Amino acid sequence: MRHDVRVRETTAGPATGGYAKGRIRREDIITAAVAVYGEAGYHGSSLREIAKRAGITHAGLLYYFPTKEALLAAVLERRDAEDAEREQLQAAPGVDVLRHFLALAEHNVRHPGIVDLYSRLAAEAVAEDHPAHDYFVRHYRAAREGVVGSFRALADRGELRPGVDPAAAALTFVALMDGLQVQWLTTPDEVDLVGSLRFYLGGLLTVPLG
Amino acid sequence: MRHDVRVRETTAGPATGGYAKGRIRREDIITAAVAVYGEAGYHGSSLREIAKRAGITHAGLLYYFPTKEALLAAVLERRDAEDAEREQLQAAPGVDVLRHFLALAEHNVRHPGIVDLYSRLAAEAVAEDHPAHDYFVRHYRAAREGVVGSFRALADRGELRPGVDPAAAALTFVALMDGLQVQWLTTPDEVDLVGSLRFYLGGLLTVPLG
DNA sequence: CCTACCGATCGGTAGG
DNA sequence: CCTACCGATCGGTAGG
Repeated sequence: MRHDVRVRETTAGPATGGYAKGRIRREDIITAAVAVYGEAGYHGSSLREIAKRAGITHAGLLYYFPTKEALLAAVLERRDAEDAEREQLQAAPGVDVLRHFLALAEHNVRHPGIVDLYSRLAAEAVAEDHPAHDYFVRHYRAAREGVVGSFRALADRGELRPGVDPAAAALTFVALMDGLQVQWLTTPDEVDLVGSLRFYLGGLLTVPLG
Repeated sequence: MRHDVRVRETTAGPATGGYAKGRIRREDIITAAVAVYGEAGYHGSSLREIAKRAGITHAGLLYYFPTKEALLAAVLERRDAEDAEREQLQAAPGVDVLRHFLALAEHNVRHPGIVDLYSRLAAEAVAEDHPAHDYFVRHYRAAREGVVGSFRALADRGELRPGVDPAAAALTFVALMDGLQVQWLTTPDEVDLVGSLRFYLGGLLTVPLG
């Protein structure tokens, strides 16, 4: 993997370590980048457009993030931080984790920009030399592992329909979330994102989702 | 929709109407475009790279396809023609149609370039002003309608598990195919594309898939 | 953080 | 189909 994103280096930089103005500026730039990546993809985005939305020049942006890739790393880093924060409140493996994913889907429906960013980046990052490729490899693994634990716990309690393989159910669930997002973004009025996830899970469980 | 792809105009052009050399050249260019779109996406592709793979200059390419969008239209046009050809042999609505989709998935696993192209384009074309947006709107509608008919036929024959909504099952099936493709391209060794589709369908049907 | 610049690359055109 | 070119835009750097 040639272009690994070194998330750690991103936190270093001229404006870290206590200067509030610089920290705010960095956050503004990341917010602008999320929006532009969602609209144009990573490769289709220009530092000039992102900088303009953050109210600086593209050379000014490069003062905070030395390369285009460093900015992408910071965007993914913040996303992980936000996800981790949300999962602080997470329940033990089981039906509560699945409810948590439904809540995440409800959150996403209200924030199409995030869904846009994620879907576009995931499709781009399929290429092995994409700077976010390793991020998505890890992301998918973590997502599957997080869900499979819950399906196993459900199976142990007899809350999973007999014969259902937890690993297959988990992989399929993660794929379904991704596929629904693209289809929903393309034809929002014709796709019930949360309802479809409920439909899928309802067919696997012997207990109600609530 | 501003940038509608006018597929019809693409068939017009200097090399249509009987000149075998020109027709072959056009096909070569489309083949090269499919490969490059799959690797770099539509926006990330350059006419120069596509032309180089077809053995001509980018100005030469523009002799056959007057704009970048006209080439995209031709690529989608050929894909539809190939799909239509395959569906000539199609069975009546029911379990055979689902088997047909499993066969398509098996075909896709052996042709990752096609999957790459489709996944990247679908994610890009989420944007309303993308030249392939309308294509994917129609594509998703057609896919759902094709599948829902089969689930309804299965339900009529009691081959669908009781309480399963055919429309939800169809939407979910199409989304699952898409989501699996991206996850499979990202981590091929960790995703069983065809097996996951079988898992999903097996949970819905009361008859074996074979 | 900015102005000013660099080399590279883009889609498209002129003119054969 | 090619050579030669156009204006626009890209990421990144120099120098302050």
